Amino acid sequence: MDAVIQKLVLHWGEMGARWGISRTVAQIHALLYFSPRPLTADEIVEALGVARSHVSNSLKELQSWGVVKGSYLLGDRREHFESIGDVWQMFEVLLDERKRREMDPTLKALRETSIQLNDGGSAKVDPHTRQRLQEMLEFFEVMNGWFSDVRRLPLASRVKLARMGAKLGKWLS
Amino acid sequence: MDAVIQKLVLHWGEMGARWGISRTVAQIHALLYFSPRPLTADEIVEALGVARSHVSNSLKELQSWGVVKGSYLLGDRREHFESIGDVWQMFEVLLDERKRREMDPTLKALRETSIQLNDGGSAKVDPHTRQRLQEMLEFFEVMNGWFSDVRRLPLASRVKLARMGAKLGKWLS
DNA sequence: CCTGTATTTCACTTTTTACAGTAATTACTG
DNA sequence: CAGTAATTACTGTAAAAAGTGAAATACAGG
Repeated sequence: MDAVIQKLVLHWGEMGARWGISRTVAQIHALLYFSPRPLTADEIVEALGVARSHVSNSLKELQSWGVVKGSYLLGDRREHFESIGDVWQMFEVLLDERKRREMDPTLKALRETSIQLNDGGSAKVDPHTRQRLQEMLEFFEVMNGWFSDVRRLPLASRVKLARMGAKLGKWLS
Repeated sequence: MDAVIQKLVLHWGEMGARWGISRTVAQIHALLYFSPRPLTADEIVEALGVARSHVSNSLKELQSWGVVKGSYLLGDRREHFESIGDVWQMFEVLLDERKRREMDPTLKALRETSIQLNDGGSAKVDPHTRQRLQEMLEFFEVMNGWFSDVRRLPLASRVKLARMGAKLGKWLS
């Protein structure tokens, strides 16, 4: 592997950690993404210098997200792995995962709290507190709705939307 | 503090961890956000049961992000702290921070790699690899541009944009 | 059915990170 | 300048995550 690409793979690993993905999982993904051909698990072991078992588990995780596919070549018992090529699709997988982990639980908690506060007891809770809870809940509902709406569009539309960027703002006013 | 709100504050702390914010920092913020009046550091200590110094450091961090403000009351030497009330504004602070940490470094790395690959040596790098690098870079550039564009709009426009959600998709087609 | 290779599972170790608490320092008031 | 509040810096500890290697499993070819 070229030194320049290797550095990028390493960087990807570090960033992965910030995206809530384990370092090696991210490295493996980067390696496969930049690789000109599918790799076997052992080639990954050699390239990254991590334990065989870890590669196995990481590949399984990547496959479960749908960003890595395995395939078999005729006359070779070993499985070969490759990353999907569409960055937009990859991005969506990541985003879905993050929404599920970082937003959905809070939305659920806010909804429940709001219900408990409104019908159940807790009559002594300050109106100001109630108000803020309501605002927070509404914010999460709007965000959640936006997510669902945009997510339901075909991928190509989302790409178009992203590419518009600046124009969108002007059109708005 | 009401038990229902307390539970929410605790939840906020757990979620904060997933948002890249330390648990107690997030808890303190939630506490201040839901509190009907500004609190002193000691009141926070009592409410959350953490060390005085920890509260002090956490408050400083929240203030540096601009989501918590301190104020003095006449005849009281102690500082009182309160959260800003606008959830949208809070959200933007969080988003800016995350972009800075999770996106900017990678964009930088991709740009540098691309330059190194194009003019410098590394002539032996596979065309397929070059192609994928280019696609990845372009993706990040588009995203970055979108961010800057939307970020430059007045806050109210962004709120409007978010509330549109579904309509946006229809208008697009 | 046996054998060698590929793969996964699982228990354990290492590393990292977050956090609370103490003590020393600074700031400020009367 | 005495006394209180607040911050900073440092230390030990606990929890979580990442990673490893041995054992178990699967499986094709003879």
